[in-house]
Amino acid sequence: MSQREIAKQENRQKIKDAAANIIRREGIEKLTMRYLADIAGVSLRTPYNLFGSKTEVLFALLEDAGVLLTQGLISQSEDLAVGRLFSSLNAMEAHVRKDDEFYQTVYWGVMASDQVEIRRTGYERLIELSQGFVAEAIANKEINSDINSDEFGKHIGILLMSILGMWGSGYFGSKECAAHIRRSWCASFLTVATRKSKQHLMNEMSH
Amino acid sequence: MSQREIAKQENRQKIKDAAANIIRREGIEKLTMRYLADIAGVSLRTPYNLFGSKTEVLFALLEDAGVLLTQGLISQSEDLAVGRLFSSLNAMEAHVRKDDEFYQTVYWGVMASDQVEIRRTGYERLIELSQGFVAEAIANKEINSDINSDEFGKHIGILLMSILGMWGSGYFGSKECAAHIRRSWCASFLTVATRKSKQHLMNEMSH
DNA sequence: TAAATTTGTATAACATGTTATAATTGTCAA
DNA sequence: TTGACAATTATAACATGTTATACAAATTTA
Repeated sequence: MSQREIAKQENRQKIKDAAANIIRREGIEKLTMRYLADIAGVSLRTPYNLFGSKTEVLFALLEDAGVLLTQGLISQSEDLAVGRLFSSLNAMEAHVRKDDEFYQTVYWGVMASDQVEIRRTGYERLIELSQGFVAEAIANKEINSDINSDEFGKHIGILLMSILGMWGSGYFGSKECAAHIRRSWCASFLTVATRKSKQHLMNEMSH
Repeated sequence: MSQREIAKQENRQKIKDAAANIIRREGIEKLTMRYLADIAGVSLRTPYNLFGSKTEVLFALLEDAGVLLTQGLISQSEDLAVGRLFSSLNAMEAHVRKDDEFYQTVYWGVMASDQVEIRRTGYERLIELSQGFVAEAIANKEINSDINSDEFGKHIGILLMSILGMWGSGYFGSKECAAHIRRSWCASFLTVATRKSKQHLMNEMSH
């Protein structure tokens, strides 16, 4: 990595740190580009050079937090694919809950922006992840083999994204959010579950 | 109604008409307050006097369209409460589908705003509506009497609002939106359905 | 080392939502 | 009819996201 690239990364980091600090300490209303540049010790132009827009600064915070990169959180210790899906939901919840208001604020900042592309990126990632789980569950004979894997996976992913969206809007906290996701996932899976996974789902349902 | 009040209502209508026309003909990006005032033939101040903010102008469009006042759409011809719930979803879909892009745009304009109160108003209304249906379904013995009516009703309402939110974000159209709502509702109701409603729900599920 | 290139800075500017202010107009009540 | 009041207008202003421009500094490359 060249000197230039190093300096860039440092500036990126300074800006992200400043943004996070402002949001935490003074609230997102105070996060203006001028103030951000000021606190980060760079010029107003620099965040635009390095991120593109205010929304993309916020998106970078989310990415760093790994909220969108849930792969890393997935538990390996479950034998059922369905079980792993729920574990990853639990891990996500536990992770976000430590700093609920912050994540919620940042998530909303990204999702409520008019930059459609960024939103769509988030959607696609999580839906592909869901579809992967469903495909695995079918291969595993945890759910009926006659259902359309991609379609059902998409539905599961959309439930996740939808309810996350409502969490972002501040209507409820991460605990209640996870409960609604869990409940709707259980219900959906139960409509296609085989004997192998039914018991697990019933347990999961009773939370 | 006094002259003054009449003039006010006329101005409100002129502004709403102008807003709808701009959105339809030129897209919501062109809907600036200055241009809106211009097209409506009023001063820049007037929309603020009569509505309060840009978001509230959009909200008024939604209200006029009855998207939030779904009560009027509810079919009376079903004997099951659960059946009526799904009918009202169908009616809503049919209504919105006639002008999908327009409603979607306006809905998003309202929901993505930072005016939390307005969002919450929309949420509360639909959730109360859902809770009413669920209470009725319990009274009707269509679903198990040992479940918590308010809690389950809220869950149903949240599924609706969440998925509507994703529709608003432009991820899918009203047809797919309704399909996801229907599917998730069926799955949820099936977990608590009695013999009386199970068959209906299975039919509904197969779309 | 010196020119070329990239990156950041300073400053101004623009569009837009929103608010302030003062003047004007229309309505209503006496 | 006329004075009081309310609503509307015209105009300017402010904050904020974003872009433009000209210049300076750092870094790479020849």
